Amino acid sequence: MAYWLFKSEPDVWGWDHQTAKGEQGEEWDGVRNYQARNNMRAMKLGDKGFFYHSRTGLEIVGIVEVCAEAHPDSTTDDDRWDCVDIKAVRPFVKPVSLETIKADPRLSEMVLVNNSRLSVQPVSEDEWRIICDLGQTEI
DNA sequence: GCCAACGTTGGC
DNA sequence: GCCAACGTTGGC
Repeated sequence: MAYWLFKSEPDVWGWDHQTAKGEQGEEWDGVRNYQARNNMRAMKLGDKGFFYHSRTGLEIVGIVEVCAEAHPDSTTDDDRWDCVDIKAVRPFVKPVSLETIKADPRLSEMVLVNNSRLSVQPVSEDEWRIICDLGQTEI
Protein backbone atom coordinates (compact mmCIF):
# COMPACT_ATOMS: atom_id res chain seq x y z
CA MET A 1 0.00 0.00 0.00
CA ALA A 2 1.14 3.52 -0.79
CA TYR A 3 0.57 6.72 1.13
CA TRP A 4 -0.31 10.17 -0.17
CA LEU A 5 -1.18 13.70 0.83
CA PHE A 6 -4.08 15.73 -0.57
CA LYS A 7 -4.12 19.47 -0.24
CA SER A 8 -7.11 21.76 -0.31
CA GLU A 9 -8.10 25.20 0.83
CA PRO A 10 -10.67 24.59 3.57
CA ASP A 11 -12.85 27.46 2.31
CA VAL A 12 -13.17 25.72 -1.05
CA TRP A 13 -13.20 22.05 -0.05
CA GLY A 14 -12.38 21.21 3.55
CA TRP A 15 -12.46 18.23 5.87
CA ASP A 16 -16.07 18.96 6.80
CA HIS A 17 -17.12 18.76 3.15
CA GLN A 18 -15.20 15.53 2.78
CA THR A 19 -16.71 13.83 5.83
CA ALA A 20 -20.20 14.94 4.75
CA LYS A 21 -19.77 12.72 1.68
CA GLY A 22 -19.46 9.66 3.92
CA GLU A 23 -18.58 6.22 2.62
CA GLN A 24 -19.33 7.14 -0.96
CA GLY A 25 -16.52 9.68 -1.03
CA GLU A 26 -16.01 12.30 -3.67
CA GLU A 27 -13.96 12.99 -6.78
CA TRP A 28 -10.71 14.79 -6.13
CA ASP A 29 -11.34 16.87 -9.22
CA GLY A 30 -9.96 20.12 -10.52
CA VAL A 31 -6.31 19.07 -10.53
CA ARG A 32 -4.57 20.61 -13.56
CA ASN A 33 -1.01 19.69 -12.84
CA TYR A 34 0.74 16.74 -14.46
CA GLN A 35 2.76 15.68 -11.44
CA ALA A 36 -0.30 15.66 -9.23
CA ARG A 37 -2.28 13.80 -11.88
CA ASN A 38 0.46 11.20 -12.29
CA ASN A 39 0.39 10.62 -8.56
CA MET A 40 -3.35 10.01 -8.73
CA ARG A 41 -2.93 7.61 -11.64
CA ALA A 42 -0.50 5.61 -9.50
CA MET A 43 -3.01 5.22 -6.67
CA LYS A 44 -4.61 1.89 -5.88
CA LEU A 45 -7.91 1.16 -4.23
CA GLY A 46 -7.43 1.26 -0.47
CA ASP A 47 -4.36 3.51 -0.51
CA LYS A 48 -4.39 5.95 2.39
CA GLY A 49 -3.76 9.67 2.38
CA PHE A 50 -3.50 12.69 4.63
CA PHE A 51 -5.96 15.54 4.20
CA TYR A 52 -4.16 18.88 4.47
CA HIS A 53 -5.68 22.33 4.81
CA SER A 54 -3.63 24.87 2.84
CA ARG A 55 -3.51 28.64 3.05
CA THR A 56 -5.93 29.18 5.93
CA GLY A 57 -5.34 25.99 7.90
CA LEU A 58 -1.77 24.85 7.39
CA GLU A 59 -2.30 21.53 9.11
CA ILE A 60 -3.05 17.89 8.42
CA VAL A 61 -6.52 17.29 9.80
CA GLY A 62 -7.35 13.70 8.97
CA ILE A 63 -6.95 10.47 7.06
CA VAL A 64 -8.64 9.56 3.79
CA GLU A 65 -8.76 6.45 1.64
CA VAL A 66 -8.82 6.00 -2.12
CA CYS A 67 -12.26 4.54 -2.94
CA ALA A 68 -12.08 4.73 -6.75
CA GLU A 69 -8.97 4.54 -8.91
CA ALA A 70 -8.13 7.14 -11.57
CA HIS A 71 -10.91 8.01 -14.02
CA PRO A 72 -11.65 11.06 -16.20
CA ASP A 73 -12.24 14.26 -14.25
CA SER A 74 -15.94 15.03 -14.62
CA THR A 75 -15.35 18.78 -14.40
CA THR A 76 -13.59 18.96 -17.77
CA ASP A 77 -13.85 17.54 -21.29
CA ASP A 78 -10.08 17.68 -21.59
CA ASP A 79 -9.02 14.03 -21.53
CA ARG A 80 -5.61 14.84 -20.10
CA TRP A 81 -7.07 15.15 -16.63
CA ASP A 82 -7.89 12.15 -14.47
CA CYS A 83 -8.72 11.98 -10.80
CA VAL A 84 -9.46 9.47 -8.05
CA ASP A 85 -12.29 9.40 -5.50
CA ILE A 86 -11.45 9.62 -1.82
CA LYS A 87 -13.46 9.16 1.35
CA ALA A 88 -12.80 10.40 4.87
CA VAL A 89 -11.62 7.66 7.23
CA ARG A 90 -11.11 9.56 10.49
CA PRO A 91 -9.95 12.92 11.80
CA PHE A 92 -6.72 13.34 13.69
CA VAL A 93 -7.14 13.52 17.46
CA LYS A 94 -4.59 16.30 17.23
CA PRO A 95 -4.07 18.05 13.85
CA VAL A 96 -0.45 18.19 12.78
CA SER A 97 0.61 21.67 11.71
CA LEU A 98 3.07 22.58 9.00
CA GLU A 99 5.09 24.24 11.73
CA THR A 100 5.37 20.94 13.61
CA ILE A 101 6.35 19.11 10.43
CA LYS A 102 9.01 21.68 9.56
CA ALA A 103 10.40 21.50 13.09
CA ASP A 104 10.82 17.70 12.98
CA PRO A 105 14.14 16.65 11.43
CA ARG A 106 12.67 13.24 10.58
CA LEU A 107 10.25 14.97 8.21
CA SER A 108 12.71 17.26 6.45
CA GLU A 109 12.48 15.26 3.22
CA MET A 110 8.72 15.60 2.91
CA VAL A 111 7.40 16.99 -0.36
CA LEU A 112 5.17 19.26 1.71
CA VAL A 113 8.30 20.97 3.01
CA ASN A 114 10.31 20.99 -0.22
CA ASN A 115 7.68 21.49 -2.91
CA SER A 116 4.81 23.23 -1.21
CA ARG A 117 2.97 23.87 -4.48
CA LEU A 118 2.35 20.25 -5.41
CA SER A 119 -1.26 19.54 -4.43
CA VAL A 120 -1.17 15.73 -4.53
CA GLN A 121 2.00 14.24 -3.11
CA PRO A 122 3.51 10.90 -2.15
CA VAL A 123 4.28 10.24 1.53
CA SER A 124 6.79 7.61 2.62
CA GLU A 125 5.82 4.86 5.06
CA ASP A 126 8.14 6.30 7.70
CA GLU A 127 6.67 9.77 7.29
CA TRP A 128 3.19 8.28 7.50
CA ARG A 129 3.92 6.56 10.81
CA ILE A 130 5.61 9.59 12.33
CA ILE A 131 2.74 11.92 11.43
CA CYS A 132 0.05 9.49 12.60
CA ASP A 133 1.95 9.35 15.86
CA LEU A 134 2.12 13.15 16.11
CA GLY A 135 -1.60 13.26 15.36
CA GLN A 136 -2.21 10.67 18.09
CA THR A 137 -4.23 8.67 15.61
CA GLU A 138 -3.94 5.09 14.33
CA ILE A 139 -5.02 4.00 10.88
C1' DG B 1 -3.11 41.01 0.61
C1' DC B 2 1.54 40.34 -0.94
C1' DC B 3 4.78 38.15 -3.54
C1' DA B 4 8.19 34.25 -4.35
C1' DA B 5 8.25 30.03 -6.52
C1' DC B 6 6.70 27.26 -9.79
C1' DG B 7 4.24 25.50 -14.02
C1' DT B 8 2.37 26.42 -18.52
C1' DT B 9 1.88 28.75 -22.84
C1' DG B 10 3.11 30.44 -27.14
C1' DG B 11 6.00 33.33 -30.31
C1' DC B 12 10.15 32.98 -32.47
C1' DG C 1 13.53 23.78 -28.61
C1' DC C 2 14.23 28.04 -26.09
C1' DC C 3 12.67 31.32 -23.06
C1' DA C 4 9.85 35.49 -21.90
C1' DA C 5 5.43 36.36 -20.36
C1' DC C 6 1.80 35.06 -17.87
C1' DG C 7 -1.20 32.66 -14.39
C1' DT C 8 -1.65 30.15 -10.11
C1' DT C 9 -0.50 28.43 -5.65
C1' DG C 10 0.22 28.86 -0.94
C1' DG C 11 3.14 30.46 3.06
C1' DC C 12 3.74 34.49 5.35
